[in-house]
Parts: sequence; structure tokens; C-alpha cells
Amino acid sequence: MTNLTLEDIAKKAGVSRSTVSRVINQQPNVKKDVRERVRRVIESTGFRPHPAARALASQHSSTIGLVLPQSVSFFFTDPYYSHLTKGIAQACNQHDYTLALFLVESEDDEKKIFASVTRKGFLDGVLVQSGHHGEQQVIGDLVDANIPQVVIGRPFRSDNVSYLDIDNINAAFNAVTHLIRIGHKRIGTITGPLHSTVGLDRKTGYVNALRERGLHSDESLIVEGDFTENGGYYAMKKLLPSKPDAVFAASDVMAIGAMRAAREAGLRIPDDIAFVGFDDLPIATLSDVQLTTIRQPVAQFGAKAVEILIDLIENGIKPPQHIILGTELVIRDSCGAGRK
Amino acid sequence: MTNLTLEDIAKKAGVSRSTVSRVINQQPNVKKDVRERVRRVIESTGFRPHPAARALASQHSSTIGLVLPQSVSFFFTDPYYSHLTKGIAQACNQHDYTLALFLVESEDDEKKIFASVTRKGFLDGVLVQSGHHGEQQVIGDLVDANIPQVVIGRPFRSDNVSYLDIDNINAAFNAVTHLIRIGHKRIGTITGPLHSTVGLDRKTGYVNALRERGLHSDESLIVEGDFTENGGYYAMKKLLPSKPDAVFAASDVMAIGAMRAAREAGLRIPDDIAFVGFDDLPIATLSDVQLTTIRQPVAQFGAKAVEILIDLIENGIKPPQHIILGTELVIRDSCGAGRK
DNA sequence: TTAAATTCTGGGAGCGCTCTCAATTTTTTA
DNA sequence: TAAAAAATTGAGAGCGCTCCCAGAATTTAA
Repeated sequence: MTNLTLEDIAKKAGVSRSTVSRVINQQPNVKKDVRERVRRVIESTGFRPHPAARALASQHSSTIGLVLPQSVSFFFTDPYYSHLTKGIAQACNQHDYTLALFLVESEDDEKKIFASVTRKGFLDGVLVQSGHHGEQQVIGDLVDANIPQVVIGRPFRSDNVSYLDIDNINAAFNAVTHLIRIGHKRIGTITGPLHSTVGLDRKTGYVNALRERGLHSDESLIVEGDFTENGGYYAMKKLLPSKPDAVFAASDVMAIGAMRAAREAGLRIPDDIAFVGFDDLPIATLSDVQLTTIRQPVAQFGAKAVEILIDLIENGIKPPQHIILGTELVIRDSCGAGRK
Repeated sequence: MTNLTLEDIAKKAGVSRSTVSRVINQQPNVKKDVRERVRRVIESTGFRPHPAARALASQHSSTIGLVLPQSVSFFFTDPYYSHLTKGIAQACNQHDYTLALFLVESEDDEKKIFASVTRKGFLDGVLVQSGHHGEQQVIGDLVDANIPQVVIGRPFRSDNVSYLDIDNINAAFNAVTHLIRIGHKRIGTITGPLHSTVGLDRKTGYVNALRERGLHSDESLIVEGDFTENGGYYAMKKLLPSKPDAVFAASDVMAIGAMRAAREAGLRIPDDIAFVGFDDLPIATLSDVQLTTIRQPVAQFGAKAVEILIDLIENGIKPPQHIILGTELVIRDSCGAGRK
């Protein structure tokens, strides 16, 4: 089965290359019967236009890139990213875009990947996961290259870029307020990495909630985690001497790790110590005690990012949009609501 | 910053388009000083050749696709696939290939994706995760389209295709033999889906081990799982009435679920019941009792698949290769070795 | 019925590269 | 030093498509 070209189809259908092109691209001004005839030939031959030729002539590739910077790639195996990636991939399928995945693993990768990502004509647009402070570079380069981009999560410098985020401060605030309301007094937190906006924002929400409720926030009750299970485990070990009666973990995965540490220390959950997580990934309901957590619609998040990006691509770059999606506190067993 | 072309670089360097092309593609027959001069211009301008133009002229795109068929996409959020994907992505970076991700989610996707995947000139090659029986179609289409492909995991019909797999039968055999050797008598298994070769092979290994050691294999000790945590949990519930003293789960994730069910039933691990998993993903060491399991080098697996594929792409299609990677039994706490 | 407006169609140029081939320059050999 | 061989270079064609424009066919208006 040799590869057909527009010209071949044209010949078979007794028309010109141009007409076939019109049919394929659903342009007007083709007689109905001609259009049908051409369509039948395309159907019967299984013809597909050559993507590279198309991209070259039309200057767009129907491909978008998902870039996970170095600090993020490390965590790619965390379920949050699988769900995100899945949502993104699904949305791409739906919109007939191809998804190219760029996991930056080293300085070396970084150079190569950024060079190809910023090369106009390869990708129509880029989704960038916001990483830590040092990685503003990527976003800046993309802005300079004038390539449509949407940042997932608020970046440190958010002027000039469209991004999609949840209201982390408010969500964390609600979670901690809930803990206070049901009677907890010494509430600790395991934060995300504090070189990321997510980490900082969730911590801010925690601090704000304590302050508003008149609880003094004790530095020894705040431990920095790294969004991994093990990170949560070790952070909890650091937290234990301060004897918290509740812990707000900035991710479900860390909450699971923290609960493991608590159990090892002989504490019962939620009787001796309560936990609230963040994300509401499936794992939240898989431990022995179901995790109270903040639900963020990760997959839809990805899908939404794709939609915004495609809008940017197809309808031109607009003033940067900042879209904040809602979250929801899901009360289960680990917070001890209704027991105290 | 407008987009440069070969011609622009040529003019700046005082040579012809062809010479610049030679420099970029590291071809011989360019004078040393000319090469240097051109290289400097490229460096200083940050020029990158247009990928589509390149692909069109050279008939290869330096892009490979990773296709996860419908039955697999469902499990994409399972950590196994994150690790696999990560390994693949890393290898692609290393070899200067771009990775396109295709998660088939529906019949509709399937058509679209296969059409674009089989379109010659878009992807240089394809990595396909072997799925269940009904999905041989993909692989067949790819073979017909004569596109270099490597299947990850043994497919049902393995003639004509190169694939990469581990020796599942043998690995499962070893795991179960280990359980027998340390004194367990009533060994149950939670299999993977039995419409997949992985599921079947690991079950076969289990059955063989029992047979060789003269234990009769009881149908009620075999329950089909689906590689999810919840699947493991419910499979274990079905297994409990048969009172196994050990369980071989065909994946770590299912083992975790199964252990949750066992704990809920008041059983102590490994004292009352032993567990062995499969995969040795990080989660194996994250539960309260560390999981004995079979280590398969998932990330390297992905990397290897990429290497084989690239070899196929760059050195021509060869007789199908079947590569089997080794595994290793990792003995931790959950099997109760040394206690009985 | 004819002129004007509209719709449809095909040819040509060009997207930015690679690759072949012939011309030119340089090196080697006698 | 000249001829032969080898290395280097540039021009041209072409990859398969899109898009513009002019010409042909059709429809509408007069």
C-alpha cells in the first residue's frame, strides 16, 4: 500500500488537487456531487493528507506540547500527574490535536526541549506545568517566542501569561477552618515545597485560618514536605514531638505518608489525631481510614487547560486570562468530624 | 524575532543553503573553517530548522508514538504506567526523538488515532502497549502499514512483531515457589485480567509452581482481579472464605488492596496471611508492612523499548525480535519469610 | 435572451528543507 | 608542472500540501 497524495486522489476523482484539498478541509464552494465523489474516493482509499506537508504549507501542526519542567518531572509518577495527563490527552483526542510529551529530566534535556518547543512551526501551543521559582525561564522564553501557552498552576510571575489554577489559599483556609470548627486546637501542617506557588498558597491558607480563629500559629507545627508519600512520612515524624491533634497535609499522597507515620507512633486516626489531605485522588478512599480532603477536578483541569490553549491557538492571542476553578471540601473519616 | 530559514543563515555565513544543511546534519565534506563559520552563525542566531519542512523533505519526523489501547488507557493512572511512560520519555529525550502520547479512550478515538498513527510520514515508529485480546487489530494494522513498531508486553499473536516482555510465567513461578518453600500450604492468587497475556502468564506460573510442588490447585483459591487497588480489595474478599494462608497478587497495587481487605477481616500480615506482589513499584515499600514482590525494571523497560524501536527505524526493519528481560524476587516482610 | 453577479474549479507559487548532480576548488601523483 | 583524483560547493528539483488568483461554469437579474 503505497502512500497516496492529493494528486492521486484528484486523478481518481477526476478533479484537481485544489478541489480535493477543499473537500478535506471542509471549505465551501465545492459542488455537492463533486464533494460526494471526492469524499467517496478518499473513503475507499483510506487517504490521509501528509501531516508534515500540511504543517509546512499551513504553518500549523495541530500538535500541542505538554512540558513538565525538571522540578516537576521528578514527581511525574505521582498520581496527580497521571490524572492530569489523562485529562489533557483526552481533550486532545476530542479536539483532534496530537499531544507531545516533554519530561525535562536534566539541564541537558532542558536546552534541547526548550529549543524545540520554542521553534515556531513545530507546536501550535504549549501547556506548561508551573514548577518552582528557578523555572520561570521556560515561561519567559515561551512568551518571548510568542507561542500560545497556558500555564497549569499559577506561576511566580503571572503577568503576560494565561494560567489556570484553583484557589489554593481559600481551599486550604476552608480545610483548616473545618478542623478548627470540629474542635481541633493544635493543628499542624505538612506543606508542599515552598519554592512553588502551590506550596506557598496552601500554607498561607493554613496560616490565615489559624489567625482568623485566633489560634496562634506555632512554627514547630509547620513542616515542609515535597508532595511524596515518603516526604509526608518523614515530615510527620518531625511533627510528632509537637503533639498536634490534627494535621493538614497539602496533598493526599503526603497525608497517606503522614498517617503511616502516625500509626507507627501508635496513634489512632481520627481519635488521637485527625488528617485532612488535598486533591481527592482515588487513593484518598483506599486507605483503612478514608481521607477527608479537598477535591480538585484534576482531569477536568487538564481538559480545561487544553480548551483555553486551543482557543488561544485558533482565535489568536488575547490578553492573558487567569482562570480559577472551584474546589470542594469532602468530609470523610480521617478528620474526625462528628466524633469530637 | 522572525523565523529564520536555511537561506538566511546561508546568506549571513556567505555560503549556500546546501552547505548550511550539511553542517546541521553533520555531514562530511565541508571545509573546517567554513563549518566553523556556519556553526557560529547558527549559534548566534539560535537558528533551528523547521521540523515540518525537514520531515517533508527527508520523510522522517524524529517522532515516535506511544499508543495505549482502550483497555489500557483505563489504567493509565496506575503507577505502573507512569513509570513506564517516564522511562520512555527519558529515552526519547536522550535520543532526540519527540514522544507523542495516544491514550485511546473510545471507539471514536480509536479510529482517529489509528488513522493518524498508521499514516506514514507522521510517526517514524510506534510503541504499543499490548492490551487484551480484542485489540490485536492495532498491531495488525501497524504491521500492514509497515511501520516500525515494538509491542510492550507479549501480544496474543506474536508472529511478525517485535516485542519486549518479562518472563511472567517464570517470575510468578518463583514467587509462588518461594511461598511454598517457607511453609505456606493454601496459597491463593489474585490474577490480572485473564483476557491479557500478562494475566494469563502469571496465573500459569502460579499453577505450575503448585503442581510441581505437589499442591493441588483449588479453583476457589484463584480469583480474577483487574490490576486496580479496588479490584485487589474485592478479589481478596472473595478469597477470604477459602482461608488461604498466603496470596500471590499479580500486581503490587492489587496486593495493597488485598492486604487492606485482609486487615479489615482482622488478619495480621504476615502472621495470619502472607502476601507477594508483582512489579516492585515504590508503593511496595510504603505500606505498614513492606511488600515482598517481583521486581521488574519498569523504567528501563520503557527505555529499552525505545532503543529497539529506534534501531528498527534507523537500521531498517529486521526479523521480529522477542526480548525478555529478567526479574528478581525481592523478599521483604509481607511473605513472612523467616517467621514460619 | 443577454449581461451581470455569483459560484466553482484548476494552475501556479511557495512553505523550508533534503538530496542528487554537476561544477569548481583543492590535493595528490607522476 | 601538468594531469588525475579527491574534496568541496551550489543550483535545481522535489517532498505534499495550502492558498491565491484568474478563468470557466452556473445562476440571477434585467
